[in-house]
Amino acid sequence: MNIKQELPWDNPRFRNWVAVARACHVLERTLAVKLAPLDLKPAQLDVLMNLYRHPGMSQHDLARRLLVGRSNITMLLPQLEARGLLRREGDEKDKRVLRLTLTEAGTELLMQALKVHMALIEKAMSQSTPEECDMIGEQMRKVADVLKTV
Amino acid sequence: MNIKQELPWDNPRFRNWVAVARACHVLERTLAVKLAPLDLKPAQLDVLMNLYRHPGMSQHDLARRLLVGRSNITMLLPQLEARGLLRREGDEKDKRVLRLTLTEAGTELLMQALKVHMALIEKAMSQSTPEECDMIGEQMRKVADVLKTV
DNA sequence: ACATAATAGTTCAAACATGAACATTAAGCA
DNA sequence: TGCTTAATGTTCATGTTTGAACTATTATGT
Repeated sequence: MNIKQELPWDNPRFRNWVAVARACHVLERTLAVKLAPLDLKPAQLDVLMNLYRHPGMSQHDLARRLLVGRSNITMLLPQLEARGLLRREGDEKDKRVLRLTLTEAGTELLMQALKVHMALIEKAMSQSTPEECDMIGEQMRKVADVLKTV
Repeated sequence: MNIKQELPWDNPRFRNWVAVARACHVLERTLAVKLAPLDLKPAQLDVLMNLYRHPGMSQHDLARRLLVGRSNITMLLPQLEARGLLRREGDEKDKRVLRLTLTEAGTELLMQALKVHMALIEKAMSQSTPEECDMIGEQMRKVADVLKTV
């Protein structure tokens, strides 16, 4: 048996992925700090972003898109609804589902938050050429695809 | 005032970063599932990995390296210590700090976990050429660097 | 039609992370 | 030397995330 397996740190793929994970982690933390003045957490921003792009989503759809449990959504939404940022309305045809839409105030706040988010990403990715950046995005979409089948 | 700001989704850097974040998230979740048989969480694996590479670290060093608070480490370590995976020993010169080292059992478990982790990353990154992969790692290290100064 | 499956959302307890306040020890400096 | 400041680790209250059990509704199959 091969006691002395190849150590991951000698493996380029491993080392490079660790860098990816680190970068993500740092950006997430930084984003949290920058969003604090808007009284918004990264997770909440994710909700607003998804509702903006896909109005009328159900909570289940939202949970799947955010890669999170349904109960998480249940806990998350009431705060945002109470702040008047979104609406939850029962579906006519299927009385189980709640349709989610942003309010005016929600859209407004989202736009402010997006400025912050975008500025941060711009700064983070400013070192890469457009070609490099696109390549990274392309590869990462492949990563997510591959992992769906695991 | 510019009411209709450019929407982030039209911005390549934004879209591509979203892909990065998604890929990270998916891989992290998948890793958690794959590590479950070893009764190990990704956060715990991070601890073991860092102690393997930097034996004798203090808790503070470990916290900074993992990008988490010191109290997090305080909560995390006793479980691992109780399982006999690591040791915490007081420093001779500075009685404030605890020096951390892996035990034999800890190293053993780490090696098993690394096999899982490495296999997952290999699979995730299998779509990219070595050059692309290196480029991604390089860019991501730059991202982390840039964000240190924000 | 009726029984069975599956689905959407909620509740709840447990695990986890966070940051502020604290005790102990070390370092800097008058 | 003493006094002040900084650093390490812990405690604790708070907020978040998770997964399992639950209710209500819809789909499926006989």
